Amino acid sequence: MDQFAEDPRIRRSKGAVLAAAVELFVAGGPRAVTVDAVSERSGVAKTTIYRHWPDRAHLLADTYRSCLPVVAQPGPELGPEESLRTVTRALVSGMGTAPTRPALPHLIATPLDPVESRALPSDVMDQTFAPVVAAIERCAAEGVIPADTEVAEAKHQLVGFVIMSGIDAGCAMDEALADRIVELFVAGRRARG
Amino acid sequence: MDQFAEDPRIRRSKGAVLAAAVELFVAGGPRAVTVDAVSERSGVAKTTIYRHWPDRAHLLADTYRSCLPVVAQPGPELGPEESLRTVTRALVSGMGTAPTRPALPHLIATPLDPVESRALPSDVMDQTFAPVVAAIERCAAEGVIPADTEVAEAKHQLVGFVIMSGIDAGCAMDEALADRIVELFVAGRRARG
DNA sequence: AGTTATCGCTACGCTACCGTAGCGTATTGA
DNA sequence: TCAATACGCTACGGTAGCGTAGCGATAACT
Repeated sequence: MDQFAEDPRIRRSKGAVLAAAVELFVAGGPRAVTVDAVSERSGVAKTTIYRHWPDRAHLLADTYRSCLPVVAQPGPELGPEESLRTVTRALVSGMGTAPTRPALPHLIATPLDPVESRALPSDVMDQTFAPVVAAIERCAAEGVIPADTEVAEAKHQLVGFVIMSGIDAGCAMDEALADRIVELFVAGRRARG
Repeated sequence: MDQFAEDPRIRRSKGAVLAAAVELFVAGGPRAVTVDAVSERSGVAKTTIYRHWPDRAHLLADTYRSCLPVVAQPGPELGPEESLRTVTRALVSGMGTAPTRPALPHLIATPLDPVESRALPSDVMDQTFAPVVAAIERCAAEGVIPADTEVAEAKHQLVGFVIMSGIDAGCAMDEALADRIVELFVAGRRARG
């Protein structure tokens, strides 16, 4: 009766619906995720969609979450700088692959749309960046960068670099880029004292 | 007969329409800029709107452009680093004030929406960043940062920092921030060799 | 003063989309 | 095998938005 022993018909329907919704979101943003379009693309009847989601806003919220990258928090066995590098690599990798990358602009704008974000908490994005912030704080605490570093500002610096790279379709989102981003970040902060 | 000797009734109508459209765009993104809503908010009749814009897509395109900040290209009498600082200050200032700042996420997402961007050239945003790119190129050419700097990547770094700061409503977009951004940018690039 | 252009208003037809009801069919799990 | 459940299908009613037509009133130029 729990979600792991769910009726296979339900699992199939939900999966097909979310897959189609993500495709539509990537191609055309939240506005393209209409119940009719999702129904047609997924082959799942509209009435069935409404059996599993109360309304379009909740379907869109699940679609949105399906596009967010998941960045793992590295364990304490890694040093602070290694930790930052690991997290940044994960972020670059997640934001560099589908469905996140093509959806990136929409992922930024959707939570601020009062109509489309009705079923989304206002801090959805923060959760994704939490491991990055934690790594920056460790770097500041353990002397990799100055102890008086403004963490919020440092987050803007690091994450902004990653996001802008991801928005530029011609940019290679690989480990080398992640490492350069971390290196430039740390070098600049250190040089300034 | 030219656009400077335009009928004052036309000027008034266009101005009221665009002002209302920008307000709606800022508050709710492109989706909120409906012809009916603009008509009601501006007090200009819907039929009059269609006398000056062929369709909603063109009205939205003009609204979008009204929200873009204009960054002036500094003259050659400034040194390369001063030039970069001036341009960054202008960018931070422009992106830190209304209507650009509250519209920022929508400004990023709209050009990638195939429906909403129908009357927008794909490189609208590039024009805004062109002076920044030029300043970066001068810094690379005149030895402020390494000559082999990847300009596109450096643009992502600098502009990404500014945009992320602007999206965070709690961040002060002042000259001090602009100067820190430039300093961190240059210091990091220089330290890496 | 008279001509011309602009404006506001009402009323359309059309389309897309939301969310629901009712009914018959097919799959699942006991 | 059999009851329960999920599904697909068709058909709605309702709303929001686009773009147009026709008309009288009003403001601008000459």
